[in-house]
Amino acid sequence: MDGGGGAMKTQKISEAVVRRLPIYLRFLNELSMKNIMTVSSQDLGQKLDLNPAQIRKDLAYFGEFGKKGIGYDVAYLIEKIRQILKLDRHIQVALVGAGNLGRALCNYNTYLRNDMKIVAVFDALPDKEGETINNLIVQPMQEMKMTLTKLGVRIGIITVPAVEAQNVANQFVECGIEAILNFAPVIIKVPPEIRVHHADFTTDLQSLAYYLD
Amino acid sequence: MDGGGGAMKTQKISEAVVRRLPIYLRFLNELSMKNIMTVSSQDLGQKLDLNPAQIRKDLAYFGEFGKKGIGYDVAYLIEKIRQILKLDRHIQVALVGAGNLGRALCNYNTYLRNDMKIVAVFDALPDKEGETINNLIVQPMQEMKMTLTKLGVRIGIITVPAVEAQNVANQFVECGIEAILNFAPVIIKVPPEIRVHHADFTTDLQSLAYYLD
DNA sequence: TAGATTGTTAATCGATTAACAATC
DNA sequence: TAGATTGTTAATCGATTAACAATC
Repeated sequence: MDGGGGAMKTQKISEAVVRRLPIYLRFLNELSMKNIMTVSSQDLGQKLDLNPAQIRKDLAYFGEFGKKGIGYDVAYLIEKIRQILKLDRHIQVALVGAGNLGRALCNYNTYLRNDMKIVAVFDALPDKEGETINNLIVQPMQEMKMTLTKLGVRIGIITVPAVEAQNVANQFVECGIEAILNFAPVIIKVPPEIRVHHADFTTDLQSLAYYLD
Repeated sequence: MDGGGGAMKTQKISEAVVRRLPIYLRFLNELSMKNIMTVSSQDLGQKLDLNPAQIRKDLAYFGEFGKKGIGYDVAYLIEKIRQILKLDRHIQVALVGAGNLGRALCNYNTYLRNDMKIVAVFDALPDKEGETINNLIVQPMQEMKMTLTKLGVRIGIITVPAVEAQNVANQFVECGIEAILNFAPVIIKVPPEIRVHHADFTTDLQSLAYYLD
């Protein structure tokens, strides 16, 4: 045990671990809504198709959240994972590309309620300008820098066509964005301190085809 | 060298490898459009942020596609990867959930042109029935089995709310679908012979938050 | 030929799983 | 107490990377 209050063990956490945390969180929220108070790594593993030892190890990177012989307190674990993922703060998100996909993602705002919120939408096409998506007014690209600064946006989502994606990424970087979720089917390049996740459904679908008989 | 004509080495290929193949393919298509004839693993690695040795190894699982001292012939490698991923045939895809996201995905049909195609769309809500999405008419769930059989659909996409996802998955399984791409934020359970990929942007986004300072 | 680049083996690195003492 | 379940160490497994002979 270290002396610090909320101090966290210093250690590089692998991306695989970080990607599982939101999955744990989501299921814990389900349990919470069903008024289930406690859960074991066994239970979690069964429901999430994961090895219980892996779940215990993942959580143990961040602290001792469970009770031996009992399991994990659902509410407490939710609180802790939200802290770890920094979802205990409001994180502002901006989206560029007010097409079908962009529109669809904006509608998840309801689902993400507590934590992250898309607070600004941009599009390069003049005829999109002024359109309303889920209470947000589509803004032209020139307003991006000012709006992002004003709203304190830290994460950017790219839902433009592939040829435009790198260009949008560059503009995000210039605006001081810290992380990017790219839906365009192309690998974008950014400085190393900026985190990029690729969420490209076409590669998902194509890799599925491999497993057909 | 084995004696067979198009025979492929028998070996379990890891999922990581299979997931990279579509990324190679996509970039090779870009090169092809630029009339670039040849590419080295070095070049590929640079553009795709991957280790060249890894790329060579990935490809070598399936055959000897390159020429020492030269690199890979772009057109030939495209052909080979398409064969490996089974994208040299037409693969029919169905989608359930004609909301914003479902609508967005249907519009990728143009992009996927050659290989995979969404050929049927379903929704449980009666007022969606008969709507047109990108030349496809939204059908009620009761027609699913008949339509999927008639069209020879092998892959299903789920874009319904989380609470409905498992139910839709069950129906897909009953219809004899072989693989599922699930966009709903929930883990779905299917028999082991059916492949499921989860494409959930909320977990992508939440894991990004971890990397903010 | 000299230079470049593959395919492949060996070395490294990292992630998953098993096992078990500690303890609720 | 007996049973259950954690946190953690050790063992295993698998994936990535380095290195290099073969060869275009």
